This record gives sequence, C-alpha cells and structure tokens, in this order.
Amino acid sequence: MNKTSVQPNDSSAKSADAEPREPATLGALDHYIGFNLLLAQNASFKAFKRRSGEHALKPGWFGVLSLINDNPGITPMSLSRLSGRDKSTMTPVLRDLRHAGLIARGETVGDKRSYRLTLTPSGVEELKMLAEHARRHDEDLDAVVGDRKEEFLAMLRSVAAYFD
Amino acid sequence: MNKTSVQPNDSSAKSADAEPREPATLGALDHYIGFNLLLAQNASFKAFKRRSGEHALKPGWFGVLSLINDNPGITPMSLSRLSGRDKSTMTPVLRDLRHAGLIARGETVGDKRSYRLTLTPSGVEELKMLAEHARRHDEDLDAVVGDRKEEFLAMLRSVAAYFD
DNA sequence: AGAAAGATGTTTGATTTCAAACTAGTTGCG
DNA sequence: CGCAACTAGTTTGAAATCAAACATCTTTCT
Repeated sequence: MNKTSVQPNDSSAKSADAEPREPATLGALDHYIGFNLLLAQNASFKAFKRRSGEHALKPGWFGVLSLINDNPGITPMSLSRLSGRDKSTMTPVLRDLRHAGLIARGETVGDKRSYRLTLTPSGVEELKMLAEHARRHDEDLDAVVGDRKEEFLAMLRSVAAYFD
Repeated sequence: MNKTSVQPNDSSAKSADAEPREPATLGALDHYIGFNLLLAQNASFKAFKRRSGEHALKPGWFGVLSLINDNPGITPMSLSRLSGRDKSTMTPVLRDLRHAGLIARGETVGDKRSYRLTLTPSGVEELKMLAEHARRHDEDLDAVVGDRKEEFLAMLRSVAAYFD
C-alpha cells in the first residue's frame, strides 16, 4: 500500500523516549528514490575521492579533463552544461587547470566573449592517470550492479534528462 | 568492445582546433556509472532544492527531521551514519533545528557525551510540509523510472552499501 | 542601423560539506 | 584499579558549489 504520508511516530501507546540505540532505520526515506540516489552518489564519490586523493589529484579535475579531451575546442559554457555544474563553478577550476599547464585557451572565431579549451600534452598525461583511478572505481561499481549495468545507466540518464 | 582506456583525441589526421559548438558529447564519461550517478543525483537534488526553496525551507532539513521522526531518541552520531554525512556536518544543522524549535535534546542514560533527539510539535508540522514537497518530487522520479522502481532502488542501495 | 533581449564568463557572498584537531567521556585490559 | 584505546560531539579551516550581480559581447527584431 506504499504509505508515503507522514505519520509522526505512531509508536503505539509509548510515551516519550524510546532508545533505538544503533538499530536505527531509514524509515520513510528508505522508499524514496531521491534519498537513495543521494546516499549512493555520496558513498560512491567519497570512495573515488579517497582513491584519487591518495595521489594529490583533485577528483573534480577528471570530469573536466575528460570532457575537454572528447570535445577539443569546447567552451566553458558547454562544459558547464555537460557536467551539470553552474558556469561560475567552472571559472576557478579552469583557472587552476590552466595554471597547472594542463589545458590551454584558444580564441574563438566569431565570439569575443568566449574561448576554446584544449588539453596540453601534460593534460593528456594527467588525464591518463586520473582515468586509471576512475576506471578502477567504476569497475567496483560494475561489480555491484552486475549484469544490469546498461539498465542502471539508462535509468540514471533518464533521471538526469528529466530534470533538464 | 567497450573501450575504457583513454584515447587522447584520436581525431584521425586532424591538426588542432575542431569546433564542436554545441553538439558536444559526454564521451568516455557516458559509460561511467559513477559519472551518471553524479549527474542524476545532481539534477534531482537541484530540482528538489528549487521546490522546497520556494517556501524558504532548507532541503537538508527534511532528511534529518524524517530520520528523527522515524527514530525518536536517535543520537547525532547515528543520524550522521544514516544520512551518510560527516558527524561534524550535523552540528550546525542540529543547532539550527533546535533554535528553530523543531527538535529537542534529551539526556542519555549512561553516556554524558551524547544526547537524544526528538521532534517537537512544530517539528512534526514542519516535517509534514517538507514531506509534501519530497513526496511530489519523488512522484516525478517514480514516473521517470516507471515500473522498474524497486529494481532501481535495489541497485542504489547496493551501491551505497558497497562503499560502507 | 539601432535598441532590446539574450548569452558568456567572472566576481562576490552564502551554503554545504569534509577532514583534522580537540575536549570530554567511556570501555577494555593488564 | 588505572591507563590505553576508543567513541561522541564540537570547532576550525579548506574546498566545492550555487545564485545573483555584473561587464562584455552577440543576436534578434523592428
């Protein structure tokens, strides 16, 4: 019957302070896709951060470098949309990547506001290393979802696509 | 053949600056569970934030209030573990909720370090409102995943469980 | 052409989060 | 018992992110 409405602690005829100690439950949240999505992404990202953090590599760099690699000449705006982050979030990341010599800016043809990004040779090398961490991380994820990977990916893409 | 290794822009025999304009792709990232998980959670949470933000309700409050409601007498530590956030993240949230009169602290029996949390009547009311937003938001998600909801939930839970 | 509307990137301020260091209390073990 | 190891919660500092305001440039419409 999938009860979703709030039932304020209808612990039958028990006055005030129960003591659930550690057998605590997710309760109503357990049936929410949104909350489980949050928990899964959170756990996964923290694990990835641990992995790449061991080598002093910023985990956020991987996505940006990979997107530039697969879309040479991409603009910051386009990068922002693809990665789902706000455009203002890109600014410091791109600045750092440029100062680290991993990406280069190129002029745009007919738009003086924007610029185009490409990887430098160092950027390619850095991406290779980060991609190795990402590959190992995603192998773990592959193992967890087993043979339903494509179905899982399809559902995740649907969710992302639904909320523009 | 699912190529996962990095192939630094193997655009055959093209020198430097292509112009992908807006037909940009996720490239290698498109096949990563981790990245699609990030995009989906990000899009979903931003939508939820927009919804609850319209009413000046902090989206982060919902999870905490719901967990306290379903686990009366829960401790901050337990709350931290259930919601997957660091314990230090709980401190300001619980302070704000207490100052807003939504939760109350209770003494623990044999542990002077900790304390137990319960919802006040106002907290129950607030939870009801937030839960209404959450319910509507999750209805959208339900519609997106269709009849594979339970399978989706099972996979998300597996992912969260795998990374302790 | 010229003005209005829109797009791009940056800056700034506020939020959220984590991780490490810390204090205080508890538990285990000799 | 008494000390070592652990656990609970807080404080602090750093990082990531969003949203709004802004300057600059481009597109659209009349």
